[in-house]
Amino acid sequence: MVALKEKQSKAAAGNRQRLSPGEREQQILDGAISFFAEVGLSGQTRELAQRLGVTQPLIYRYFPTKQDLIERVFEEVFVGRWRPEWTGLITDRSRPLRDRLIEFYGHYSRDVLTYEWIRIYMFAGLAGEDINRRYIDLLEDGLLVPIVTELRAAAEVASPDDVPVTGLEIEAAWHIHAAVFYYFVRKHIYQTKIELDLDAFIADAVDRTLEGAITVTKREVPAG
Amino acid sequence: MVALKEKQSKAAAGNRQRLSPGEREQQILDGAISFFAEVGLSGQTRELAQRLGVTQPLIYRYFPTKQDLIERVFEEVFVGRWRPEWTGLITDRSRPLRDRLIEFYGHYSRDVLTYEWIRIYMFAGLAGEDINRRYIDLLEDGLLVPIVTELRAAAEVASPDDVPVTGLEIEAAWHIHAAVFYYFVRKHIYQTKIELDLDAFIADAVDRTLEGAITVTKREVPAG
DNA sequence: CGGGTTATTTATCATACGAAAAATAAAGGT
DNA sequence: ACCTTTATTTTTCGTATGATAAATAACCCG
Repeated sequence: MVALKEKQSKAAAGNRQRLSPGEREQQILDGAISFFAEVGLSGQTRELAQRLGVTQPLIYRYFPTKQDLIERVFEEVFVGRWRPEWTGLITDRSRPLRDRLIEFYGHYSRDVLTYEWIRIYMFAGLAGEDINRRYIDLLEDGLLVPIVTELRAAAEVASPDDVPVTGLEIEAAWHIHAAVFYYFVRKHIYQTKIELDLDAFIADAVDRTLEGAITVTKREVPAG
Repeated sequence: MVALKEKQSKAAAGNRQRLSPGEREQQILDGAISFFAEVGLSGQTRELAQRLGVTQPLIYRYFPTKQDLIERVFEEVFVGRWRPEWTGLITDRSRPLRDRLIEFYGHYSRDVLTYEWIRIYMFAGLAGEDINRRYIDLLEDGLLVPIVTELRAAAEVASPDDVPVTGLEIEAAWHIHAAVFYYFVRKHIYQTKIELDLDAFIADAVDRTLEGAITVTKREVPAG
């Protein structure tokens, strides 16, 4: 109570900091990302303002409504983190598929599956936003289908050009993805202690996946 | 607006229905489960009351605070759905491990991983409740360690009595679990259309997992 | 049928929240 | 130094929300 009053009066006591609109907007956006990641999209603008050390109406100077702010958060977090070159990494047949997958999931884990990303992603899904479905479409084209294609090549069966990709094969690609994803769900959403080394986990997950996926691909897809 | 007024006046217009305390409590609890599953734990008691066709203060007659209601929801949904006999199903070596896993995940998918369960589970995790960690503890003892034990038997290596279970092995067990879990996350949280048959998916997931898991177990655990 | 018990509703409170309007002060040009 | 611009704060509004107190009516027992 006292601390709260201190903070308010601190902001009130004339030490207002005048930033350029660009800077202030970015500052609010960054603050909103970590704030909404922590407390959810229903977090209050007053508390966000307090964390930023500014007053609540200032947020409305830069974002007309709270929903506008949320949509800018989605934009900032979900588009722009995916690197198109990752698709090329997956399909680069000059290297063993195992190495490619391990390298990809190393990048993906560090650049995408952060505390902010995975929590906002879940909050958005539960809130019924369509961000998730759109992201999944992106993932299917840029990652899952390429992985299925590489699995077919590794299994030495017909390519997707000749025999269309099946639902079960897409699920096979989801399978390794799910293992990595769930690792971060446990870490950042359930907040369980995971003492396991990330790189060891990824290598192991890829090893387990690849074995089974190639076997099943062989069984289910006719030879090329 | 009109429909809302109708509903309110319907409850208001003297047609009050007097239930026994037990019935009413259960009705509120059931309504709260599907309500909170849909809109989250921050859903408002007024809207819940409206869905139940009662007034909002009535809820407070049966549950002193909203948090009490939420905790009863957790109790109802998370404890009691786990069947202790499932552990026995996993460890029943009179049948192939593949069959046991497929049967278990059939039950688990239908009895536990429902719309209500998985959404409330995620909402709870994001809200920082400790339900998830407690549930995971239960799952490790009743499911993951037994699966690791059976994988060891299938791989014909040392049993956990001689060589302790490693973190990577627990992750291997998480791996199939993650595949099934993530299937329902996509279905009930992202709400993507999944045209894939559940049983086919489970059988396939088990097949892919088992292959890799046994191979990796053989590689990492000394022979018995 | 009458009277007490209590399940349910009506009315209300205190606070919280998104949002807008008005007031203030920091910066930049001249 | 003064004046204009505008970033920021102060004040305020309307509504929503968890929760409580008082009023009402359905059921039960004699």
